[in-house]
Amino acid sequence: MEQKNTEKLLKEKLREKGLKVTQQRILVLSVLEQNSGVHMTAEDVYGLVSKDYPEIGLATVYRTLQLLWDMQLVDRINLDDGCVRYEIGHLLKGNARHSHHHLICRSCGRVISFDGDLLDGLEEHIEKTTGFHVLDHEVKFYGLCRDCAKAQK
Amino acid sequence: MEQKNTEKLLKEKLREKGLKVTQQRILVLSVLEQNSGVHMTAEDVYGLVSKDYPEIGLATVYRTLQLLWDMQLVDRINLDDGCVRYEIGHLLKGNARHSHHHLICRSCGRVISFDGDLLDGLEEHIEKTTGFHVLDHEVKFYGLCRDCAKAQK
DNA sequence: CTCCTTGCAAATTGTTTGCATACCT
DNA sequence: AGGTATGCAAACAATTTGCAAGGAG
Repeated sequence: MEQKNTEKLLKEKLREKGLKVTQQRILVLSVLEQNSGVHMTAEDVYGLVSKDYPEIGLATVYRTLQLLWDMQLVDRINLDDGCVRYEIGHLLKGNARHSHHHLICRSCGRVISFDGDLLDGLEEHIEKTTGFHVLDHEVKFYGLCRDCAKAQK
Repeated sequence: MEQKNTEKLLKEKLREKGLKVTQQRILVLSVLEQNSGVHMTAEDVYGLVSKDYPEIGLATVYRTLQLLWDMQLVDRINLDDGCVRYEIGHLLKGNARHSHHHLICRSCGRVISFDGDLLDGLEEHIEKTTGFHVLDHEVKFYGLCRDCAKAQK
């Protein structure tokens, strides 16, 4: 019986901290894994986990997402639409750190994902200059998407 | 009687859109200008504007900040502490675009500002690749500040 | 005079918290 | 057994909205 390595990692990190391995925690992470690349709100996750585990409470989902983020198992982004979103990022892309950015159109609100990490150099520079040890970053570009830019002319 | 150029700019932009120049709008922008470099919440701005103009309502401050941001007169940042913050950025630094980033310590929550814009190249790249016209960006680095990194060893 | 804007208060909504119970280890 | 985790419901807090009155063009 093979065990997904994200799940294994979760269990390790939980034990490390003296926390407990529960069905709810496993399911929340698993839902994020099955929707990699999707920016999910707590409510989204709640909806999906509920299918397999109807007794789960929304508060547990919030607490679990926070926990997963603290343990660096998931990424967190805020697209300024009033709710925080989570996604599994770096875990699935081999050893490389997660690295996609978001382009948010100020006119139509569309959110476009943009791959490619060009910030590594900058992070090194920050560490040397300030002593701040960078673990992750969140980058958003605001502007006009191709269509809206065209329409504005 | 000289008029601050941010105020002049505000008036221009408002007229352009057929909107009205009101005391409240002028004061909100002026408070941000007097606190350049500070990341202010709506409540902060409300508190300061109230000194000169006690009748102002908090809702107006929210509406005005949103408006100023729409008109690109101020920058907006979300430091994940539950409220949106505004600041005057690029307007005051000559022609250069606003460009400071935020380092957020995951352990103690401290927020450190970091100057220097190394994203220009990246923005150009995005425009060429995707057709998305970048107007502004928001960059946050998560990690451990010097003190917390030390303490963790 | 017209329509934009404001102030107030009520409504919304994402998220957090208290607490008794249930569950890992 | 013992402390952690959960579900539920109530509490919170930032922000938004409806509406009548006020003010700019």
